[in-house]
Amino acid sequence: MEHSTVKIEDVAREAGVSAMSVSRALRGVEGVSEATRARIVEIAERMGYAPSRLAGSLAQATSNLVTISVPTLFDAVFAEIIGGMRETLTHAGLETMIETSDYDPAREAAWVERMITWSPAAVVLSGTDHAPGTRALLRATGMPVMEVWDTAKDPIDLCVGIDHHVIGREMGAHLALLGYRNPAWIGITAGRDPRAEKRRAGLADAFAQVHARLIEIRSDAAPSFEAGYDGARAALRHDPRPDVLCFLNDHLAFGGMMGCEDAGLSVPADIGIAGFNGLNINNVLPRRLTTSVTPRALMGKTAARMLVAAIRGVRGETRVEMPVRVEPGQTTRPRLTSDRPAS
Amino acid sequence: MEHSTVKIEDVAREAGVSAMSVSRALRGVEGVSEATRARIVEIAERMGYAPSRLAGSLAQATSNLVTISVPTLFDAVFAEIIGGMRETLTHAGLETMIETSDYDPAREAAWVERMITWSPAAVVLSGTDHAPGTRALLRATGMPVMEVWDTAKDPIDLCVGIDHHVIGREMGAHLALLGYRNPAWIGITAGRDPRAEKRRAGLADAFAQVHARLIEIRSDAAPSFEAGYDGARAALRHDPRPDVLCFLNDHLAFGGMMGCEDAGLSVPADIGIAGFNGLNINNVLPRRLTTSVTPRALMGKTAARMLVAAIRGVRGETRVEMPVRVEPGQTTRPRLTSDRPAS
DNA sequence: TATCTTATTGTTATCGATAACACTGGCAAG
DNA sequence: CTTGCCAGTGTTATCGATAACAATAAGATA
Repeated sequence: MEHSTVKIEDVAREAGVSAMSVSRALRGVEGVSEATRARIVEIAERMGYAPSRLAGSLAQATSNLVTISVPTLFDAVFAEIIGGMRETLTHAGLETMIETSDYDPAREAAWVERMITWSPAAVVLSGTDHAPGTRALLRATGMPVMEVWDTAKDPIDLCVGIDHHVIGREMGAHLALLGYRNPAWIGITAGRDPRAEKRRAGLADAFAQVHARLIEIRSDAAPSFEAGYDGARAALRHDPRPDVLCFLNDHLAFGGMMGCEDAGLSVPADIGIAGFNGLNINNVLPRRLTTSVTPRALMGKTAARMLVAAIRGVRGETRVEMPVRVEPGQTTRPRLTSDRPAS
Repeated sequence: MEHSTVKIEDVAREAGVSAMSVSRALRGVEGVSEATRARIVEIAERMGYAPSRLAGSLAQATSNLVTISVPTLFDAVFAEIIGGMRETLTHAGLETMIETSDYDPAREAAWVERMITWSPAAVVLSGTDHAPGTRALLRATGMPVMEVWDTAKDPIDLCVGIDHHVIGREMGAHLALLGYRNPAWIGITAGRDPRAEKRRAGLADAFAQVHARLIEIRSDAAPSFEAGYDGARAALRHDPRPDVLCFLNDHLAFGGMMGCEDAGLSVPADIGIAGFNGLNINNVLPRRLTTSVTPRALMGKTAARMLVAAIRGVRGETRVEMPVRVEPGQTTRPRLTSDRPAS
């Protein structure tokens, strides 16, 4: 009770000590005898004292706040990364503040400027592509910075992610090996999602090895089931008709599969479908999507652990690249030569 | 550049005025001539000055922070509510801090206590069921409090939501009218999601009107596609076999539909399926789910508008109840008497 | 001309904590 | 018996802003 009004001096007066002793006792810092500490803690608790973060952070010139920027919360991937981070961070007594940039580097940059005024303990960004200036600004502050979900040879500071280009290439190689030769990529407007573009480039590289060209279909819509559906319908109008559709992620892939079936095609007999991420919708589908499984929660957890260490001044590894595996499902299958339309 | 080090006195010195004038000028507060203000603003911008939120909030005893608690970010519903709020809040210069309580009132309560130490401008909670004490604590602080997603006759302060009991009843009435008489509810462990329990109670009420009893299947798992799948399989083992399955939400419903089909039943011929929320997966399904469409984004936007007004001291309406409509799909259909198993 | 406004600007105190330093008294070493 | 050290505690200054009040100058009023 009386939470909002009890301040450190009230506790000090009640305990018959100075404010400083209370501060030391509650933070578990050296400089108070165990007897006094116990008494102070008991009194503070009884009075319902909660230290003002504002005052504390101002005095210490740093807070217990970790600010996190993700493109969107509508994509389960980012929710899972955040979920993975949050447990570890909360456990370490850190609070999190989440921003959504809607895939806009300018918004991310503006947010970084605002957010710095809270003196956070650390900053987390999604991906490794940022507006010019963001990088320099963060480096200048000297606080721990974590980039998740993508990798960079030269991260701002710390980095935990996966190599999207390699993932795309591996999926492409897998599909090429199955015999697909008319692949299509279905994503969203170029430039909005740099990671997706890297995967697409990897796919294109792999198909180029077998002299196949990846056609590209992009929607202006948000990445969603509908975008996949519409994208698939658009792809089917292409001549020659693609023999495999590679989607931005599993949700688009599912939408796309529905689109193909609505168009009278059967999967995988008439056309192959490949997704990305291994989202949990896949666990209930009668035909599992061929996809790449990414360790989102683990990525978050690893990132959080590294951050906590960095905040405490321990510098270890700065760059972690996580493994991803192609998981063949029932939406693709070996292509017989006779299946292949003449090129 | 030099962001982190420029403080208000530096700007004041550069402009040849006092710190107070700079403060006034930048906040757009009365008390500086237009000429000086323009000059100060220009200089502050040039120097890259960003006021410390910590110091500012401490001095003003309130911040530009709106703290939001939701059960989870894995459910698109909450992501959409947050999305709807955020635009309006950001536009009003308010920052948001999001917490996930994992449907645990104790965690929510602990968070409220911590969060208050940041002197937020307002607090947003999900639902109207809270731990004892949370309500009193928030009322005592006097800050604007918004409860979203559910309604209460006597909210803590402000409230924007839907009446889950009524929604359940309307869906139940709709299904009863179609002739269903052996309904099953498939959700998660009782008590975890109070809103879902209200809908279930509403369903049960409506079916009771036609002397039908609602059986209940609950999973310990998180609300997900898989929980729906497993729940459906469990429901099908029930004797007499249910003729319609009512799910916690559309994602469970989709999983459940897959479960039914895996079990050799066809929807809606052999069994009906009803979901909740009108999630966007529904837009790509060959058979649209029968569901209740809820205005999540609008709810968020409305809540945010009311909050901004309250923060600025304008008190208007305090309680808004939003309309919800039952949207018949292709997963239910009129039941002929002959379809009905003898009771 | 003397006085009163009013607009503009500056000064000082304060928000609630913590850092840095100063002070005690008791005990061990010489 | 004195000195020195150290653990335990208090005092003062500071973090970076803003509220409250004080001061100034220019124009309005009588």
